[in-house]
Amino acid sequence: MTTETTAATRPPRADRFDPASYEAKWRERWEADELDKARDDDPRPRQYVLTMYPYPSGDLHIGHWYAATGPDIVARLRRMRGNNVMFPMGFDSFGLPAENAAIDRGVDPATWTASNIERMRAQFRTMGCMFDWSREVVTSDPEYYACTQWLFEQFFKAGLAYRAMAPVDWCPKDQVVLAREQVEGADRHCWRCGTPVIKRDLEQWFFRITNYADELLNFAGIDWPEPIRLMQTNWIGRSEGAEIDFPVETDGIDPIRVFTTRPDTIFGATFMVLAPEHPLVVALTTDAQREQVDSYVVAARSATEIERLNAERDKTGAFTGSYAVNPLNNERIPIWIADYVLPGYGTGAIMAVPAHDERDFAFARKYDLPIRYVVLPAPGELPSGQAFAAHEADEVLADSGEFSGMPASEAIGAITQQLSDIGLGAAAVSYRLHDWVVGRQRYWGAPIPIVYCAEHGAQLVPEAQLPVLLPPNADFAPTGVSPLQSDAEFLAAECPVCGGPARRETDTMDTFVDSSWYFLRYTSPQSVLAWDPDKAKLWLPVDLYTGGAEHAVLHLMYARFFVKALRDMKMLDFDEPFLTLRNQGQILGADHQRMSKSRGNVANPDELVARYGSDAVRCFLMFIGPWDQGGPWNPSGIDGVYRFLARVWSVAQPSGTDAARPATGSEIEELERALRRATHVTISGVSDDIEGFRFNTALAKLMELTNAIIRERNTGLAGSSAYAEAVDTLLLLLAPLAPHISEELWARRGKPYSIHQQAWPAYDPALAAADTIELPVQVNGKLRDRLVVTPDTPPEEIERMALESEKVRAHLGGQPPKRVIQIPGKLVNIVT
RNA sequence: GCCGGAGUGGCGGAAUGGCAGACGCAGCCGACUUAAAAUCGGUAGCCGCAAGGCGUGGGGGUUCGAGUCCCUCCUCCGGCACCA
Repeated sequence: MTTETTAATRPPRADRFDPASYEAKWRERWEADELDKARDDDPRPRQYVLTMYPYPSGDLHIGHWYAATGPDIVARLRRMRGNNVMFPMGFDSFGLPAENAAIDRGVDPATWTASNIERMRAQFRTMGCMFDWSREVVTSDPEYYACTQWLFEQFFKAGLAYRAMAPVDWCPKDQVVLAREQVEGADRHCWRCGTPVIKRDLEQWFFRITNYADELLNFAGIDWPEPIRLMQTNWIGRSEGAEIDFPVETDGIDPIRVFTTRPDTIFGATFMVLAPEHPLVVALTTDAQREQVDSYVVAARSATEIERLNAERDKTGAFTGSYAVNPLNNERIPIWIADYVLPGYGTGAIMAVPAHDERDFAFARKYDLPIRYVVLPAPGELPSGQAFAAHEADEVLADSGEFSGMPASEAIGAITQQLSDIGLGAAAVSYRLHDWVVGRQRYWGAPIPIVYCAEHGAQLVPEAQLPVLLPPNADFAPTGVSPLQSDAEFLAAECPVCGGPARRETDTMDTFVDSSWYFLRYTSPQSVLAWDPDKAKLWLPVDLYTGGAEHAVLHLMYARFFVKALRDMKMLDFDEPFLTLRNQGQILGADHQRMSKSRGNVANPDELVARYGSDAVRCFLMFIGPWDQGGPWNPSGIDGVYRFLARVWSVAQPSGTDAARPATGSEIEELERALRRATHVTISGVSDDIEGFRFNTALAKLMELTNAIIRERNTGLAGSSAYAEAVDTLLLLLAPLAPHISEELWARRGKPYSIHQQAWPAYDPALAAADTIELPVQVNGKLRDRLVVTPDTPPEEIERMALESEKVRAHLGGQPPKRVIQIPGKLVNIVT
């Protein structure tokens, strides 16, 4: 407590509150002092706090501030609590917008990206976040994408990267393949031109994420929001059931294998349906049916996604002319094709049980196929006229041979066993998750490091030749193919096996590959390796990760897959990349729409910062509501936060600026105790609120403390040690939220630089304890009076006081109470 | 259709089953000012002069007591969507 003496040695200053006069000054000082640099050799416990890096679109908007400020506050708190905190930032700089700028405006993607990054870096610095820029990662730098390519090669060697024919989203107008996330809206249209997309079969590179489907369902040991876990779980879509073989009558054809979750309904299978793309369709089609089947297959292929996937649409199909045999009752059932059966799920073929599946029911109705109920809600109770989906355990089988009368839940196992015994079935699991298509027919991405030799096929580019560099001066004229395809110099390569001529792969990698490992790179951004294993051991996994929930099934799942795959390659020794995940809400435009340049509703933080200062913008964003909620942007309330900071400014000026009213000893003592109590209550509340991401209530508590300090100052307490302690504590508690003003005032109070390196205030429960409490007294649950008592007042005494209360007696009407309920320290309720 | 999340003053929001509306914004009254701005003090859910009554999307329930728990319905936001 050196405040008084320090204040005495300096002339009192009552400067006007003017954030512009000190904010930039402190940021420059922190940067010069490398205050925010996370050192590998720092002996304190390490904390890796990370927020998702942005795409360098050109300008930071208010949403970036919102997203970054939350984790910055937590990172700063954890640093003050004695941790060696790393909070890095970088840029996810590959991707389509750079290429579009090249097509639309003739700017080189590298140049466009570099200038955007430069501008955004400068904007980022005005936030006053404790980013360690010495660790910055830019994914389009050759040093970075060399590592991305090297990782691709490791995945290839481990059998996790492969090439196969696959249906992809194709825009028929732009003549280009689209990434899944570039197909927008319920009507499945191209994000650039709005044309409905179609599916096309193309050779594609895949990552075998499905190998990890089961492990990705396990969230044990990580603290992630429930909605994200659910979304990933649903996306992976694990279904248990059975695969069953249905022999066909046609000679020389293998049985048709189907997947079903309801093997217990097999006696109700009255037909089979194959996807139009199913490989057996041609062989099963009889001459009589060929014309009809062929034209249906053609129609299904050319149908747009929207037509094909619209579940509301009438079911359509065609009869192949062939029959299969139900393996349990030897019944002859017709084989149809229909596009409601998807080639990419299960086996691409189903046994149709119209009585117990809505889609099969609709199809059977349309083509007049038999419907047989084999599961009944109760014995003898026959539903009709609709599909009846049985799930309840007490539902029983009917019309199912030896299984009739068996509960459905039991029949699933029994029938699967029977099929297994005759060699025509087995329990099976199916997933909705597909392998990850990583190839993009685009220029601005990491080239896939593969060459094709006529003799030796697809070969990895030797590691010594990495990176495969993007050629400069590419021709971006919109020809409909990647600029790399028309670059003869880029295409020409040498087969690493025979040295003969080879053609280079022109697909580049999905940018989600870049972001699946960037958090590893931050640990050793200058390493010649993708990451330095020793540094990775120091920092990983990430302790706290924050970002938008829109990445739930993309980046957040891919990153988990990468870590698990790299672990199995012995390159990492942990199972999950991000131990704790928190999602911020989205800041919408004032019109409640997503902010976008085309809507013209983008809020520009730069103007607000110029007017109110960075601290006010940070605090206002954190004050508007729960951080995970977001909401429409409305800057009108920023004045209140600005006024709060101005009040902090005024109370924290060196003492002597207020005309202190002389107070008597006992009066002073009472006031000091009250101020100390308020201070310690605030320490506890703010600490918990920040760790819980409740920045809005943390600020409310700091406002309350500030208001209490002002009241005490007005009663003449300024200059007391309790007052100084309250102000110093206020500044320390405010430091994570408003780093500039707290540093400035800390310095003005003669405290040692930097406030951000001070210890977080210690909470003393004894000082926070109240002398007296106010107990509400209710009669029949309605508030009638209040009692002021000491916390140790015995219950009998409280009851006596409550019953004596005038206001209470007025509501009792002379009747004795039936019951008196006391919740110690909370309330008294008198029941009549 | 399925899976999540959310409905509280004029507005943003607060509230381990225990005083609904903390903390702010906007408003109103007052002080300072020639005046305004800024600042400071006060006021403030709705109805009512008051006593009092009514109030957390609608309806029902559990409880001494419900914004909070249960059932049901409505609205909005997000995700998935013919996944057998």
